[in-house]
Amino acid sequence: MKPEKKKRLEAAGWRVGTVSEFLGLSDEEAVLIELKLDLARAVKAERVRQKLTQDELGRLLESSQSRVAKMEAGDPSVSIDLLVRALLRLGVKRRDLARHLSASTGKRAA
Amino acid sequence: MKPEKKKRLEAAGWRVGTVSEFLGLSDEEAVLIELKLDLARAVKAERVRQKLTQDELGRLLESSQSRVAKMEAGDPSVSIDLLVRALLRLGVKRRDLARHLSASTGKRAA
DNA sequence: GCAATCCATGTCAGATCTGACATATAACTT
DNA sequence: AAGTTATATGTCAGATCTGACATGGATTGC
Repeated sequence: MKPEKKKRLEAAGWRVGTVSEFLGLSDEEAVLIELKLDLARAVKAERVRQKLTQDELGRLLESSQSRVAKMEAGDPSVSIDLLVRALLRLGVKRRDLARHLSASTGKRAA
Repeated sequence: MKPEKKKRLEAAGWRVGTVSEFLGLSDEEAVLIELKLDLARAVKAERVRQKLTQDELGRLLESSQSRVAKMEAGDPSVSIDLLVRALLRLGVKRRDLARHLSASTGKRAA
């Protein structure tokens, strides 16, 4: 329970390429963030593929447009749980979830 | 934001085999829960493999024995984020994380 | 039996996440 | 220009999650 606002502060830097230790980010923390960013990209890719707007996806998730925007931005206020729930609701199969978790490139079958 | 205590209530039933709709569990909800249970099993398997006690893992995670017990039980109060963080801290590689997410059997290389 | 060890479960204050709202920017249409 | 559509960002009350503590059960060694 140590790195509470530390996380928030570091999170401010989350837009760089590989994110790795550009500050005191531990290895696992970096991996966790990249994982989240990949899930975020997957949500966006899937939404676009299905030709939905953020607003429509928000309703589909019983959430809001702004939350979807934050999801896709990999905002620190978005949990992995939320991202996974979004992907599942978008119809992504569990098998494909794993793909998004191990790979960063958004190649997927139709 | 509809199924707030619904989730808690349904969660009470979480120990059955495949968990599927034995009550009004939506498909995604069931998948999400099974996903969590598999991660939970992965944490336990990895902890045991490394011959750690729950208490030791608790310290390693800067958490507590009871939280680890809940993690391994797939308790509804445990998030996917926490499970993933635990696995990463245990040294599980991202590639292997994905394996745990797509498969239910805990086969993995040493 | 008793003490020690390990794991499970309940509780709760405090931290984090979430949906919703307001507002902003950009691109397009009329 | 004004309206429309799609996306981004800040904020915040309320929901959820988390670490910690207490406690209980099960097993093992004395």
